[in-house]
Amino acid sequence: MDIKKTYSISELAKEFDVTTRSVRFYEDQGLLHPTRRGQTRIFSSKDRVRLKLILRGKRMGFSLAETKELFDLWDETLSGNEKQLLLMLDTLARKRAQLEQQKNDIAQAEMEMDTAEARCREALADLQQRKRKQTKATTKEPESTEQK
Amino acid sequence: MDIKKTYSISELAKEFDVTTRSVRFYEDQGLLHPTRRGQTRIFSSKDRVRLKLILRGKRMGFSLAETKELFDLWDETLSGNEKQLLLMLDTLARKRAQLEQQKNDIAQAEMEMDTAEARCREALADLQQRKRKQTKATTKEPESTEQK
DNA sequence: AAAATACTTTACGTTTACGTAAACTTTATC
DNA sequence: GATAAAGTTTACGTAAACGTAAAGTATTTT
Repeated sequence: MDIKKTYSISELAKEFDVTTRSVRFYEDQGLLHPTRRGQTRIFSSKDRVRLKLILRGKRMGFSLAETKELFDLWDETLSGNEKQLLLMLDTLARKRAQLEQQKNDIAQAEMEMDTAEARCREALADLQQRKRKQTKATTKEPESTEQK
Repeated sequence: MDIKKTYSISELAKEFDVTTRSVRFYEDQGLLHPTRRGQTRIFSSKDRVRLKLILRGKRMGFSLAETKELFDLWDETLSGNEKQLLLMLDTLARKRAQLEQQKNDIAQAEMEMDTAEARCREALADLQQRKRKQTKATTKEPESTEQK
């Protein structure tokens, strides 16, 4: 009940702007589990969600293997015996730590980009200041001193 | 005046927990520029800073090529003609957008981890509830029903 | 029914970011 | 002065994540 029931490979590929090759590769690696009609793949909305997660994972620097681990863990967790549940909680905690690190990294990067940008704008202002002075100085001589 | 003036390859490797192979590779790719004493590499504190940036970039999912681009751009920017400066500002803006995306991704991921964790804890509580009931029910029969 | 369209498998190729080993030189230590 | 420790170059190997044909099947459109 998620907009639609099933998707073809090219529908998914188009929606998420990836190649069909990639989608097949993700299946090959055990991250997606389409059913088949004949030999044609049919993707469920669960697959669609997972594809979205895969891609987000990639943007966050996760490898396919890491993402697969999480998927598998989560699947096992649902039919959860206690050990699995505790393992899941532990994994979640570690992922959280990772995200914290990333947030710090991003914050740092943003700060440095702030100062970098400031310096840029300063340098730019300087250049334009000099340009204006030059224009003023050469205003009496038509066509200016600047020639080829 | 940054703690120290120069560093050996193994000093840097140890400090940032990478192999010397990686450090040499980064030089090879043009991301670090150690001088030489004989054939031995001598790294400056600028190199040290860049190594730190390289590694942070990696944690944020940047490729070495991307990081190198930024380094090169920044170096050119310092001796800045106007075009370079504008290009730098543009690049910074694009990187900022990228970081925004990442922050969104992280926020999403955190929310989903919250609900995942909640479900886990719920399931865990259920299990332990059942366990307690079972214990109570089997309390009259020593050694319980649970055998090998 | 011919042609275009969408899908499939198989399989070799490519880029990135190093690992690993071999063979050698220079510097520090005993 | 032997030997260990740290450095070097050269070069082949590898895992990840696809790209890129090639060759075939199935379905739809004209």
